Amino acid sequence: MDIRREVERQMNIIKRGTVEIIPEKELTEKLEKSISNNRPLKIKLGLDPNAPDIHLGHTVVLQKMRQFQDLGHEVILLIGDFTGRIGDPTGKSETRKQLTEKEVIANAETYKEQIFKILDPGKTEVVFNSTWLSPLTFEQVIELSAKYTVARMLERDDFHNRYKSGQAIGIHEFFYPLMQGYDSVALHSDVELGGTDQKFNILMGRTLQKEYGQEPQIAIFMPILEGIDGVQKMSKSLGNYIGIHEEPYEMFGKIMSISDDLIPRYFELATQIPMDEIDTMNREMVKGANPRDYKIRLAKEIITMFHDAEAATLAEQKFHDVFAKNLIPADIPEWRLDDKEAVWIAKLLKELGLVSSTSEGKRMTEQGAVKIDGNKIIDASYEVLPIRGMIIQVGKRKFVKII
RNA sequence: GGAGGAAUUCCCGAGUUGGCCAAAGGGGGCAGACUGUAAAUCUGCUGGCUACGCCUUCGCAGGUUCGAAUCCUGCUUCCUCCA
Repeated sequence: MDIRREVERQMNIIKRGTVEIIPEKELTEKLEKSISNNRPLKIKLGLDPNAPDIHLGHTVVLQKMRQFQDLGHEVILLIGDFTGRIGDPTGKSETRKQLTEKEVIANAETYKEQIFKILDPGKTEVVFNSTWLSPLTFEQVIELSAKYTVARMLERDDFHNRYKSGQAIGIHEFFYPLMQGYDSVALHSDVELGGTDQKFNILMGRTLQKEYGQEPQIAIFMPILEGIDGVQKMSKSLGNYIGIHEEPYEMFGKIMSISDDLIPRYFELATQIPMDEIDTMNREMVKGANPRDYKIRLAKEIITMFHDAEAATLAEQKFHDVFAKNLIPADIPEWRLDDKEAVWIAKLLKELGLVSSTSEGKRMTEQGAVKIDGNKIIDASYEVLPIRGMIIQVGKRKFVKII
């Protein structure tokens, strides 16, 4: 095998979507050695045991792991259970709650189930850092902490800012980077992956590995994926996320609602579609092709990954019916009404769960959002006589059928 | 242990000579128009109540007053500074 060519091939795949590889040259060398000795590289990815609900943003780094797997390397998922048990304040107002061992294990199981939609379970090793962190003696901890200085610790952005502005920094907070770095020592990792927010911690791994006489790991940083609002990072608390076990139709809608500018980025970071294909699509869009069609492909691609191809097709079908043809979907919620008296429209909407209050129902009506059997109702004081089979609609996507 | 500061509607954030405050502005969300899509853009709405009025809301509990988010008392939480 032509080693140089193979290194180049692997580098091309690895570099896709990355923000930074530190240092790139060392990675090339490691790959060379790996290929010629037929020894796979150990790729480390640390996971926070607190958030077992994975969304598309988390998968960016997982996709990269998958690529490493496909290139024949060894992937290690490190679950930071030790850290989780202590609780990581990280300068946030709410101190993270401490997890019990049981919770950690349960979370880990949930994690695996979700992660293996992307990673190959047969080629993935899962480890817990309490395995080596718990048994450390105080002496060893002192020894570890002596390998770094306060001044350098304060280089980390959030420490730096908090220190300058006179905000509190707990001593134990200094240990989080040290622990994460020590994980790399314990694993003898060759590469560590992470989001750009992990820069300091991952570089710490390099430093400590050198201190402990190991060859330092390569740091690979992936970008933080924007949420469907296109501006802020995808996160559950911001509500701009696409959860990986959401219903196909939900997913389809959310993906269709991302802004056009985001399409190439989502393709690059959240799917395994080859780069040259993505480039072709970009060129076509620039030339005037309708971005919608590419967005549809994106949506189907992602749904197929987490559900299956059939679910993707059905989701597309439904979306098309509702938004392009303005049809009413077949599987709309049904509501049994017992009394057959005329009801104030706003009140009916509330009872059907289409709005959260009569005030909102009134507003919706006034804004022309309400349709009964396709006829727009504008009079906010309208009285409806519910009839079996009647379809009531608020906005474009909320329907109820009376039965 | 001591000294200050802050708590407002989903979020951020105005409002403290007491009434004109359901409470500015922004964000988010929702709706409408348009469209090539639930993109972009523009417009409107955004506490509740069969409602030109009434009810509940400005950390919690009381008080002063015809009337309080705004004044007083106590409490809780958070932050900063000094020790």
